[in-house]
Amino acid sequence: MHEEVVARLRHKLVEGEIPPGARVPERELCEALGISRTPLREALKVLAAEGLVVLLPNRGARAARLTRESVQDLFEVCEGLEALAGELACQRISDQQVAEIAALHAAMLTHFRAGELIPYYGCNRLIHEGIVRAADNAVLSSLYESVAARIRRARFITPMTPERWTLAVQEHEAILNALLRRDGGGLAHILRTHLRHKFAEVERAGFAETEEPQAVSPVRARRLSSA
Amino acid sequence: MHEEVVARLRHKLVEGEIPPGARVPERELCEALGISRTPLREALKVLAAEGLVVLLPNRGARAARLTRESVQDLFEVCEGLEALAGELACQRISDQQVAEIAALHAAMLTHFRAGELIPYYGCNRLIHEGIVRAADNAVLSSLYESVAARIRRARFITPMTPERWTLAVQEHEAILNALLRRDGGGLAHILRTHLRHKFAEVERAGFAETEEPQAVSPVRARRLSSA
DNA sequence: TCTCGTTATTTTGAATGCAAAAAGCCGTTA
DNA sequence: TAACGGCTTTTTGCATTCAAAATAACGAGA
Repeated sequence: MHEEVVARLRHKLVEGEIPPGARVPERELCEALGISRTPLREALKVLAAEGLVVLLPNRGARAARLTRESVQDLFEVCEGLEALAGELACQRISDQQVAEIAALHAAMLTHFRAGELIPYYGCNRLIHEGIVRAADNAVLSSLYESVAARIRRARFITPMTPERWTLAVQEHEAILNALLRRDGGGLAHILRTHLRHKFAEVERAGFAETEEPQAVSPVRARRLSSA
Repeated sequence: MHEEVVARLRHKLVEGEIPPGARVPERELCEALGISRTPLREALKVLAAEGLVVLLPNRGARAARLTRESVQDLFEVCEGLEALAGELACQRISDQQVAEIAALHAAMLTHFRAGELIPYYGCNRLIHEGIVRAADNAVLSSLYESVAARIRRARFITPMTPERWTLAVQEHEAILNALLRRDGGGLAHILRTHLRHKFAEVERAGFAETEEPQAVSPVRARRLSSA
């Protein structure tokens, strides 16, 4: 049952049902999920370890905030993980797996031409997940899942400009080509570029972060931009 | 108190006090730590999320095994994380941080010349951690810490051959040089090579994994070697 | 003697209970 | 009027309890 609770809570957090920065009321959730506090608290501890919630001693849990820095951190790590996945995938992917990704790519193109953003994103995500799966590395899969979920919270399904969308599709063409050629280095490179553009887009959109004034969180000096 | 319990259990697992594959007896640990089962079970859930223990439904917890595959997975991901850290560090590291790493490097050389393996490893670890810290990315630091801890469980502090040790030191010279030149790409590359050699060494040593016969764990076909 | 079925014991998973800390409330006072 | 202090209520953290599952123990029959 514990896994079930973690999954449902994670869903609530990733899908924004519990928005970043919001308090996570034990009481309500227990009633909502029909469980007692023990398994809920266990789940909160796990989600805290995953970085989705923060636990304040004697003051309960809050959904982790999405600051500009934390989103940048997530994108940087995601870049590293996807690049690694690309390299490993090119060494290990089967012809059938390549064919599956090629099919997803074709479906994605259809949605692109039809201007269907949500299904486009669905295929997009499946392609990236397919590459990670093809890397055949359980640790990598696990970390990628965690980081990708946290990024998804920023829900930057903002209206993409036609130019940006076209560029993204071109990048995906390059991704598929690199995969077909089993060009690990090339795939890693294009995946990084792809993610960097995505982050730039998110930055432009301002990535949500529009909840109650945070009151706490002291301002800490840090890098302003990556290179 | 919860963090405390997680930390102490993690220590027991990483340091081999609870060897890979061993059952984790709730009862005993509660008495040993002087706590009740609730916080212990919360800690176990967190450690399971970290990949240090595995939870079998209705059958308790076991320290995660270290199979050849899981260790390879960990090294591969560690490579990706350190490479990323190297690139970011070269963009962000301060002169003072470089100086600190240079000092650690010098100290490490002293231990190398004196043939002191344990202090050598101490400096070694601090250097790698210093590079990750210099990358100034909280997500990366967290993931690296987790992966590095899991790798450390293999405790391959086996007697290194003089040739291997010399090579490792040479690689560290290259690491420091790349850092001094702020050569991100070069640093990433040498860090990956360094880790690859380390994994080869671990493989040769056979990395412990000599606990009670595992009984379970069905044989699953998988890659035999990387590349 | 070995195997299978039955029962007792232990262990696990979750709910409840209880003490301490935090947050809210309200009256007093400067 | 605004701020402080004490009280109540709520929330949190952990211990304890209880039911269900798994394991061990035992005995009967082949």
